[in-house]
Amino acid sequence: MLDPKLVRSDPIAVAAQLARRGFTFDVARFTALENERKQVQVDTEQMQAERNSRSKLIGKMKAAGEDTAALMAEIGGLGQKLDQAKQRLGEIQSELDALFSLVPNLPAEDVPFGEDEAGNVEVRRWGTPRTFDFEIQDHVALGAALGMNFEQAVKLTGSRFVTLAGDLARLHRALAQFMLDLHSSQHGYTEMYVPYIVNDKSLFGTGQLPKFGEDLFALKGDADWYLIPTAEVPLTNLVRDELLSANDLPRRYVAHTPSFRAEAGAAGRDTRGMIRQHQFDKVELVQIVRAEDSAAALEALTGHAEAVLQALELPYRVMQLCTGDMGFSAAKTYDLEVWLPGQNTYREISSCSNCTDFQARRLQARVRDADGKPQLVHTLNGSGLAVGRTLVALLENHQQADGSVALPLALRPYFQGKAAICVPEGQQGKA
RNA sequence: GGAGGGUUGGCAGAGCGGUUGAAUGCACCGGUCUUGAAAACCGGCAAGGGUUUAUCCCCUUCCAGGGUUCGAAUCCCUGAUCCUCCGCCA
Repeated sequence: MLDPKLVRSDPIAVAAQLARRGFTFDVARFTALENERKQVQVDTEQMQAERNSRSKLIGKMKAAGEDTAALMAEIGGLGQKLDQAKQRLGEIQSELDALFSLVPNLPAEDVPFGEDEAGNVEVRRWGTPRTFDFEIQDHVALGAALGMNFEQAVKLTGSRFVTLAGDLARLHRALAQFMLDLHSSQHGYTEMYVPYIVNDKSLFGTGQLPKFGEDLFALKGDADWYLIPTAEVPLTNLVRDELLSANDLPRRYVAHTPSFRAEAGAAGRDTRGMIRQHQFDKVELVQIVRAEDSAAALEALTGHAEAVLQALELPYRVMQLCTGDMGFSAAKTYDLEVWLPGQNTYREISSCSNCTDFQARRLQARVRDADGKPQLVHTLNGSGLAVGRTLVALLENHQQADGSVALPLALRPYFQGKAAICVPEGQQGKA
C-alpha cells in the first residue's frame, strides 16, 4: 500500500513513477473519489460532533435534575442523516481502499527502466561455468538414474510434482539443512518454524491478495485459508499489528518451508524437470528493519543468499531487476541466477527484495523512533535459496562422466563425509 | 467434541449506560539531585484519521461484526481467539 498522503499531495508524480513499471494509475478517478471523500467525511464528522456534544449535555442536565425531553426530541432527526452520511463515506472509503490495494510499490530511484526481463541489468558474476570433457546430461536425465521420478508424482497428484528417492531425497534435505545452518549460525538469522497454511489477512499483508489470488491454492472450508506460496508470508506477518521498540530491530528470520503455487498462466513454461513445480521447498530470509537501514539490508541479505551458492561452488550472476520486471510489493530487487549447464543459461534461484514500507503499511508494522513516534518499518525478503532449483543446479554443475554427482565440501558433513552420490546398484545403464 | 471463564494503551491491570480516551503500576522521554550512574522526587507519555502553514479543534478506536439507546468499554446477538476442566488424540 502506498502512502495515501503522498498520493493525495501529488497524484501526477505518483502516476508517473508507477508508469515506469508499466502500471496505469487512474488519476482522474482517484481525484474524483478523493474530493468526494473529503466533502462527505467533513460533513459526517460535523454531524457526529453535534450529536456528541448534545448527548453530553443531556447527561449533564439529567445529573442536575433538569427536563431533557425537548432536547432529546430535537436530536432525534439527526440520527438518520448521520447514518446516510456514514454509509456513503463507507462506500467511498471501500472504493478508495480497493483502488489502493491494487497499486504496486513505487520503484526505488536507482532501479533501471525497462519493460520486461530484457531490461534487467547484470550487476556482477561469481564463478566460471565448468567446461566438460564428456557429454553432459541435464538434471532430468541425471536424476532419472539417481532417484528423481515424475511419473510417480503424476500418479499421486498430477503434473508439476516430483518424488525423490534415496540419496537424492537426502541431498534435498541436506541442502535445506545446510542453508538453515549457514544463515542461523553465520548471518544472524533466527530460525523459525511456521504454519504452511495462512489466513487471508496474512496474504493481504504481504501483497499476494487481493490481486494475485489465482496464483494461490485456497483450502476448502469456512475459513479463508491458503497454502503458503512462500515463507515470506508467515515470516513477514510475524510483525503484523505490532508496535515495536527501537531495540527490537533489526529482526532477521529464516525458515525452511514448502511453497505452493498454482502456476496459473505458466502453462507450457518450464514443463520439463523440477524447475517450475506446484510444490517446492525454499529457505527464506526475511528482515524487518528501520527505514533508514533497508537499503544496506538489501545488499547484506543478497550477500547472504550468494554465500550459499559460493559454498556450493555454483557459478551465478546477480541481476538487478528493471522497473517492469519487479514484483508487486518490491521497490528494488536483485535476482540471483545460477548457471545451469543443461540449459546452457543462467536461471533464477533467488529473488531478494526491499519492500520499503509498502508491506508494513498493509501490515501496520511499526517501530518507535528516537522521538517515541511510531514509524512504519521496512521489510525485506529473499530466497536463501530455492531448494529444488539448488538441487537441479548441483546435479548439473557437479555431474561426473559416470553419472554420479560430486558433493561440495560444505555438504559432506550431511553425508558422513561421502564425496559423491552415485547411481544405486542395479540402476546403472538405466539413465 | 462438551462445560465454564477471559479479550481494555508498548506491557501489566482497574473500570455503577452519561465530562472515561479510559484509574493505577511498569516501561519510555524530559527535569531536579549526583563527579557520573543508580535510587528518590517533579513533569510528560495511546493509536489512527480529518482540517490546518502550524497550534488549536474535530472524528474514530477498549478482539471483530451487527443491535438496543439521545448517549455504549459498560446491555443484547453472532463470530474469532485465549485460558481452565472433561473427552479424544500424533
